Amino acid sequence: MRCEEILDKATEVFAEHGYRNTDVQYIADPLVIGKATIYRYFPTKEQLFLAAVERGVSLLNETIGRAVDRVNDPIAKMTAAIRAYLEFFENHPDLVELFIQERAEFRDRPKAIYFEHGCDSKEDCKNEWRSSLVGAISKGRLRKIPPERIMAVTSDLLYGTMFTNHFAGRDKPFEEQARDIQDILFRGIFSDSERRKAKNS
Amino acid sequence: MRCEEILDKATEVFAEHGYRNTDVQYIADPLVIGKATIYRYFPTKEQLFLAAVERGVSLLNETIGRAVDRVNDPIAKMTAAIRAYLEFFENHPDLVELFIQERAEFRDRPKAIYFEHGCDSKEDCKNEWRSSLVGAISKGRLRKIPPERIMAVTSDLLYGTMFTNHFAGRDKPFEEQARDIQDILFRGIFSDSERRKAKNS
Amino acid sequence: MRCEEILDKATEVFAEHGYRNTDVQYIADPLVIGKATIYRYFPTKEQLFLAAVERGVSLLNETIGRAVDRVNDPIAKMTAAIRAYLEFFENHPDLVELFIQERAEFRDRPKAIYFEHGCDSKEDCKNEWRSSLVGAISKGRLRKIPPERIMAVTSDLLYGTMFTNHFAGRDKPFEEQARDIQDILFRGIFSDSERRKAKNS
Amino acid sequence: MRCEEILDKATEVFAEHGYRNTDVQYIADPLVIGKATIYRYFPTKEQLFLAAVERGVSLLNETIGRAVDRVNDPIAKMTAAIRAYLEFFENHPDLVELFIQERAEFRDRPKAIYFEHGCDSKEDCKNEWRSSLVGAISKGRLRKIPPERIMAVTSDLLYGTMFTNHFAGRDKPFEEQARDIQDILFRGIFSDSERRKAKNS
DNA sequence: TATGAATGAGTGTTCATTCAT
DNA sequence: AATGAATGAACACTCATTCAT
Repeated sequence: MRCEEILDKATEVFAEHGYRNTDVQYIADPLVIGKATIYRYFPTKEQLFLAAVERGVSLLNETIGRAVDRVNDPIAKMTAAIRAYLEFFENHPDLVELFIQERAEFRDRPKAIYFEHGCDSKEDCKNEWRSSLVGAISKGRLRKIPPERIMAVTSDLLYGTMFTNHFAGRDKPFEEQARDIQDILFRGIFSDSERRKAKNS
Repeated sequence: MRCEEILDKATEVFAEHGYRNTDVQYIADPLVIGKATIYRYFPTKEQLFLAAVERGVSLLNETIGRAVDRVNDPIAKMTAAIRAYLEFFENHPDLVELFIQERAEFRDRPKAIYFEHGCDSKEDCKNEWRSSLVGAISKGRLRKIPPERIMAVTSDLLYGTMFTNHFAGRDKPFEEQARDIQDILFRGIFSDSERRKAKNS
Repeated sequence: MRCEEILDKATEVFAEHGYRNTDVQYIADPLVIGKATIYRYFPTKEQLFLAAVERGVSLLNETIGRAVDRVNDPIAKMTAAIRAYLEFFENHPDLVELFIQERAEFRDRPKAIYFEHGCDSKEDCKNEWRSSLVGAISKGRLRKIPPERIMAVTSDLLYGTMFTNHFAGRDKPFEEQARDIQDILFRGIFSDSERRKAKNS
Repeated sequence: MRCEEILDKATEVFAEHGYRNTDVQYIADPLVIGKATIYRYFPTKEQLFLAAVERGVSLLNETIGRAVDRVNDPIAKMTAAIRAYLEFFENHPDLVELFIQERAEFRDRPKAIYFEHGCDSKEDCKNEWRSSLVGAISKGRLRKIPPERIMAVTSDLLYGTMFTNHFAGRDKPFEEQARDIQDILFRGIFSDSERRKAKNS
């Protein structure tokens, strides 16, 4: 479909040149269509851009959803999500750029689309994770930590990892990175003895 | 000095309007100087902006340095750094905007100033942390994890937390947030039994 | 007929938005036809517009013609024409707009349609009025003035009145306005004594 | 001064191409200045245009004012005004175009600048003419006609004459045209006998 | 040194017109 | 015949940067 092709190319070109430096013509030319044709599908450059971001976020949600869906074990579920998240952005570096562009240009919007359409803002998505975590805690597999805290720290860690990968030019393969993250996220950095000490304090 | 005043106002105005939407005139006007005067101190708008970012990163480094300097205990040192980092960005939200603007507009630069001038790229800074961590590991206070991994995960977590605070409009006080982060970073989310299981696998 | 409906709507929409601000789509939409359909009847937007103006001028001519046709007395004939003219534009304010739009946009055309198709340019129409006036003069009912002068001044006066009504937002009822005009046009503003003086000079 | 030069050229170019077909560049080029320079003096194309019209109307007012100022005799005063008006527009045909353009493009403005800034809307200007006419009537030089009617009919006649001259491509010298108008306006077209009849009816 | 003034280059958006169906 | 879709050509306005004073 026209619409999808345009969004594909828009994602690519916006990521390459940045929102402000992208003349809509740059998107039209490689598609061999007129600039005005793009304006038939998207009323403004801004809406075209935001549509591209939204589509990216949807794709992210679906990808993680698929990776996690059939997994019942709560820890395996987290593992799967972390891997899927990192893999997704390794495969879609353009989207990282789009996130940045969005925040840079549309400072007035209350929330980034990533947060607005992401799992963070969807009650059912959050509930699923929360109950999964609560189950794991009650089964004695996780420490008694408020599930919200686990979710927030994990989200922040992944978000930060994604951006750092991109901005610092880090290119560790996602599998290894996932393992590093899981190692620390799950077991912490304290030794057993230090941990015992902390528990008692 | 003129130069500092300009950078102050530039930071403020760039953060408010974004790089592209900031007319250099907007910086000159409240300082009651001519636009061309700014060009006497900074040859281009780009360099003015980058100077503002660099100054911000320096300030960050100094702030964290000061917080950490006199602390010898490695774990207390990390705690101090985490708190100082979060407190710094709570006090300097403008800088978060500047980081975003930088990545959005100067996509061609290999590394963000944050990473280029931050501790991540300074060997002595990194060495200090590395030896601190190695010491803690050898004293049995931390698990045997490559110190680079600890440093990377901690950096990413803080970086992600800072951005999320800003973009998702989160406003938890930094002390509480620091405690949450330390809790998980230090002790992990696994229960004792799960942890034991993991160690053996 | 299609053609007439289109001209009706075109007159209305051109008058409302002006020629340049009228998207041909605005005419098609309320008629519930495609924009391209209009182009089947009128080859260009310009020709559509000019056709609408021409139709308006024809209507004006017919209206005045009907008002004047059966009147034989030359002075009553003028009276009838003046009334009919003012009444016509009170009923068709859209047309005044169209006249303006025409002159504004098609500056290169030698003459406005109003003058090209109006009585001023039609020899038989002019001859009719001329002979009517000549008759009145020879019967001693009008002063010995070149009939062309009477026609020109009357035309200009009516033309100016129509525009002023429209542009200055004047809304005197046309009957009253017609009487005012006739009073001065027929009898002049001089008193009898001043008139006598003038005659002798 | 820059401002005046720009208005001069703007008047000329707007009159030649029409408001909509005038690229601001067309005004800048012959002045050998940059387009942006014009925007330093006039914030929008619209305001530039309206400023040109206003200046034209001011010039008209001054010109007529000067022609009429020292004339005390009321009838000579009218004669002078009529001549000055027609002469002015013979010398400034551009302004006629501007009036048309204004009405064509700025349909939403309540009144044309001509009427807003012209004598019609200035109480002192109107009062001066009114008292001049009242004086002439009381001295028995003009018929007992409400001075407003005289003023309205005269204005309309001149306004219509100006437009007709322009739109119909008429090029009678203004002196002759002024005489024709005065002849009819002052003495009417009725013969003495017809006039007497009318008075009695 | 400080700056007001000048401007070239750039871009989002519109719309009359065409054309394939 | 009727039309939805496509588009090239236009144009107002902005702003980083320069330069004469």
